Amino acid sequence: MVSMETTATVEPIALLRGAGLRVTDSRIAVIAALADHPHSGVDAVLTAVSMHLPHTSRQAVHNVLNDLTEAGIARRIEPAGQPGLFELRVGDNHHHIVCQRCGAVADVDCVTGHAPCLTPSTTSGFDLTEAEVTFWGICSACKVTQAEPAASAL
Amino acid sequence: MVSMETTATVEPIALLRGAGLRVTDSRIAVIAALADHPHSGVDAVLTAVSMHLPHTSRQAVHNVLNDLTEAGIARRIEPAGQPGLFELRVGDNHHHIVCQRCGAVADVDCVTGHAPCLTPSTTSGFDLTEAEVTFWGICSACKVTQAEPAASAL
DNA sequence: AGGTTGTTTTGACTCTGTCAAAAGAGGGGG
DNA sequence: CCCCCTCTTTTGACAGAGTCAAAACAACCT
Repeated sequence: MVSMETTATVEPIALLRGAGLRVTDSRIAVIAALADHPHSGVDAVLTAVSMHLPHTSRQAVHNVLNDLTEAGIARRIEPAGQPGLFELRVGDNHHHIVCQRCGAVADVDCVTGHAPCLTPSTTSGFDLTEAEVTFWGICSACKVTQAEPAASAL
Repeated sequence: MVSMETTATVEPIALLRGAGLRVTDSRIAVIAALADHPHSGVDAVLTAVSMHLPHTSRQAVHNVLNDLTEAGIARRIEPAGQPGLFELRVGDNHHHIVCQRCGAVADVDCVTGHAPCLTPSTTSGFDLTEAEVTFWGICSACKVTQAEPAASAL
């Protein structure tokens, strides 16, 4: 096991133990990566994790992210046309605003304050579980650089 | 060109001409398929189209759907974890409710009546273009058949 | 420390969609 | 009415994202 210093705000070990998941280097590193860079995809997480653990496989990152998501530690979002992104902010019903040019994602607090924060006019016989809101727009970086996508998107 | 009878509600030829697109059998058949079965994916459209035009390729369906979407005749939605779905209802700001078990999709009229029908609390510097709402729940078929997915989903 | 069980690695595979070149068809001009 | 230019469609290879599965390995309970 490797000691990690990036545990300022979140406490990976406690999160994992609390979820009944074994504490492994990979999982700690993935949680740290998500804490540093929310809305990261598998590639971004793998890159971050590889700095501490060079032999980490892409599949391991997939495994960990799926495990964390199932355990309720992470949440997966998937804006149309993009690969899945992950974040640790979970349990509060917040939403996202996505840049249509560069794919950058920012958090948006719940529109009306409670979950599910919206009620459809007609549910067509569905039992409603959740309302997911995605705002689309152009991020401030792309507004300036009308020529090339913002670097922050990658 | 093959004569189509399924043009009761929508008029494919007029739609295509109006958009400056050439009128082809494939395009007429795809529009007819979407008129009959909104929220269809490429596979479903291909199956429907193949009944009239057995030699239609999957790529042709992709082409047509992309062309229709760019022309504003069709709209593409992509619920998380599902392939893209297409519908002809376009221009009204309506939303969708998706079954978490079988993937069935139903339309939901705009939550408050105007587009964009929601305003985020903070836009994080983004220029807002659109608000997309996806409701998640369990469809009536899946409520009954708690064991196997509803056939309507396929 | 030892063994059981859960993780990680490795690599093949599926699914969805795009790219590109050649063959074919729409439709405006003659 | 026919021709020809251009747009569509076919065909087949390819790319991106993710899953499946078996063997090697590590966490952690006792």
